[in-house]
Amino acid sequence: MNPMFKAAIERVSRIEIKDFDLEHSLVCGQVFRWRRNKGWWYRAIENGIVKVRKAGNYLELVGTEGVDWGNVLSSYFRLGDNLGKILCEIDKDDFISQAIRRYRGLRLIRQDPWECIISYMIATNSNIPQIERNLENLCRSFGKRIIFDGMDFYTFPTAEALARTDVSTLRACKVGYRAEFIGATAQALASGGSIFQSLNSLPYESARELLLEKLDQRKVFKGIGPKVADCILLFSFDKLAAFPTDVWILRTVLQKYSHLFEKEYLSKLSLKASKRSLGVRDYYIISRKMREYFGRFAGYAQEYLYHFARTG
DNA sequence: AACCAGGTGAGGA
DNA sequence: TCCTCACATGGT
Repeated sequence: MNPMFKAAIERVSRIEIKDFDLEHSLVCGQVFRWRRNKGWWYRAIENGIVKVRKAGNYLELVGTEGVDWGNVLSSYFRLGDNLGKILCEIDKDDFISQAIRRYRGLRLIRQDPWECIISYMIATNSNIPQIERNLENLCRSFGKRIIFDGMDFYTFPTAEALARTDVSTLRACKVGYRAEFIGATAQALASGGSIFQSLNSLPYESARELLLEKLDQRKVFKGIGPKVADCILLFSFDKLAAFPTDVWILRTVLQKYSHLFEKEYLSKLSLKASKRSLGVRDYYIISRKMREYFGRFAGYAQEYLYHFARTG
């Protein structure tokens, strides 16, 4: 290897880590848009691009100028969470215990609220490859292009950018009927006073009510139902008790946790089993029960169960 | 062809 | 108040 041909030397920073599995945290399905290349993981965060990889007890990182990546990523990866204590609290039975052993080190990721809202709105009644495509389309159309390591990246578009776009242009990103929801939400969050402060300070139940609020019998944030609200609150507002219950989690609950529910309720539920998703009422019954079962860190349990369910 | 994928809102019972 | 069903898109 001739050093004359070596590119500019990268400035690599390191964060000491413990009880953190980068791979599991990134591929478990909680966050979209991470890209793997030559041993590094790349993503647009905070209006810049960063790449990370695990090296022993350290997380190595290199990012674009102008962002304090050490602090940003410590928060992003929730490195302050006492994972040992959290896993101990949710380790209630053999099944979750198995998931914890397999994916130990998986941490929840603290996502940007605005991006998280749009991402999980798009995720409804869809699948992960398609969600990734939809988000990539949105970012390429309305985000800022940044070249890093010779590759093209795009930041997530601002609420203002999506708010001034007409629905048909949003539809060109192949988000289907969700385009109206995205546009309306962008306008609500770009113009009106931000509700993020309230969502941060309110406890879980009140924050969820705020997201699902109705005015004149109409939802304020169309496209956010109980499941999307739980994802937003768990991934962006530190409501670690939230237990998003999607079709995968529902299957796990019915197969492994049916003993937590009355037989009568389960038989009524199985009558409706032809449906692919829960009605609002059943959503609350089941997600609340699982939250009570796993406790204040139920959201962590959910993420381990979700990954476990999807990877067999 | 029918069904599924990190569900939701509108409208009727 | 609760339940049913259409809904864009793309893969199997």
